[in-house]
Amino acid sequence: MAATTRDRIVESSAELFRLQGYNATGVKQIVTRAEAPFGSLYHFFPGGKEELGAEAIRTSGAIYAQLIPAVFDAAPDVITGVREFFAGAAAHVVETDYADACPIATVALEVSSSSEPMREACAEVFESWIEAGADRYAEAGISRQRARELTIAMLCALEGAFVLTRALRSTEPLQIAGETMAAAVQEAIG
Amino acid sequence: MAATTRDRIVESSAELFRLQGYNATGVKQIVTRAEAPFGSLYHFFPGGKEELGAEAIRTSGAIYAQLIPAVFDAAPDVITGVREFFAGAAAHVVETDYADACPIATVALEVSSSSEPMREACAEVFESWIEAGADRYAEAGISRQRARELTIAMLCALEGAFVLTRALRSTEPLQIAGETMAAAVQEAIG
DNA sequence: TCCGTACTAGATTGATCGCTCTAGCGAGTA
DNA sequence: TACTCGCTAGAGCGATCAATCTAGTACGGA
Repeated sequence: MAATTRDRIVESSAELFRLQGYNATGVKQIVTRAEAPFGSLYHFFPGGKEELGAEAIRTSGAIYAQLIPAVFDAAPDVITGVREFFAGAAAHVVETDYADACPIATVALEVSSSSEPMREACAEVFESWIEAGADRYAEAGISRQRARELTIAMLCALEGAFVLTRALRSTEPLQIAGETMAAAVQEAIG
Repeated sequence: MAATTRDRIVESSAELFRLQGYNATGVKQIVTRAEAPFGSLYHFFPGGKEELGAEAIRTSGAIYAQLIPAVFDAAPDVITGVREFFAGAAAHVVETDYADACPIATVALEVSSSSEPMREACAEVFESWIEAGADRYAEAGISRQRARELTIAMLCALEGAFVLTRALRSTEPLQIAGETMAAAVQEAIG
């Protein structure tokens, strides 16, 4: 444990950004949730909300990146891995009443044209996920080039399915996107 | 023409929501851009920003829904239609310096858990797009059930590709998503 | 013991938020 | 001419925003 004040501020930011986005989250709300003094936020992050936001994105990204090997290594083969990845995402979204999906998607759309530091943080996270995913496909005997393409296609399908799933309050898009990507991987292997 | 004050307010809202999202857009900014008197906003939309937001979403959705038959009917076959849809989206995103992609995706993620009326408006728009897309696939001889699934998969791929394309400032995700979906449609037809 | 640094603590700032309110304009009707 | 009604016009409301500022506390090294 030994969660420092700084850690709690970052963690609390990451949670709030994930659930309600960047613009809807106030700095007061962040420190209250973190049970941290207000002054500490600007002590640790002189760049203010934007600097904190960029760090929260990178932290979230690193944590979620661990899910990729965790799910795929536990699965008997990559196709099962893909199915379980989407199924797990669907289960989690339902558990949280369609509130908690991708930790950075909302923020990514919000800041892509308004904050270059935060946009770059999002880009780095997506790139790291793509790398991690491509590693799994490459292990399954797919060429590096094709593995990267498949991962990007899967990430697109996943992120888009999150948008639709939350708006429609139905896991149907996640299920269909998962099956579609499983078929695409099957095609690439066979 | 004969664009009424009310029309200009809705149109200006739709543009601003598309470019910078819901929370980042102020009502003052909306009426200024619309060259409309501030009081008119609350005359036409007593429910305030939320009621206006819901209408702007529906209006945007109806306009963009027209793109689906427009692109597919102009293409020689559905697979070419899919390719041109993604290629056209990529061209438009680049033209607007990665600012203008889906008119409602940012808002959808922002409001899904905070405004039920706006979430419902987003859900209706997505449903209308799915219907319109499924019609095209059904015309190409695909079963109604499969046509709907293909459209949802395509919409997921498109929305997710928008998220990645804007964050990475690269059209690679849109290109890959387009090719992946073209292959999926090929599979469904062949 | 003393000093300097790291951090805590929150009051306060000016700007901006969504929204309400009153006042008045202009066209149509009586 | 009087009156209504749809709409214009914007001043101003309380609340909240991100951020700054001053004080104070805790603690390690000299």
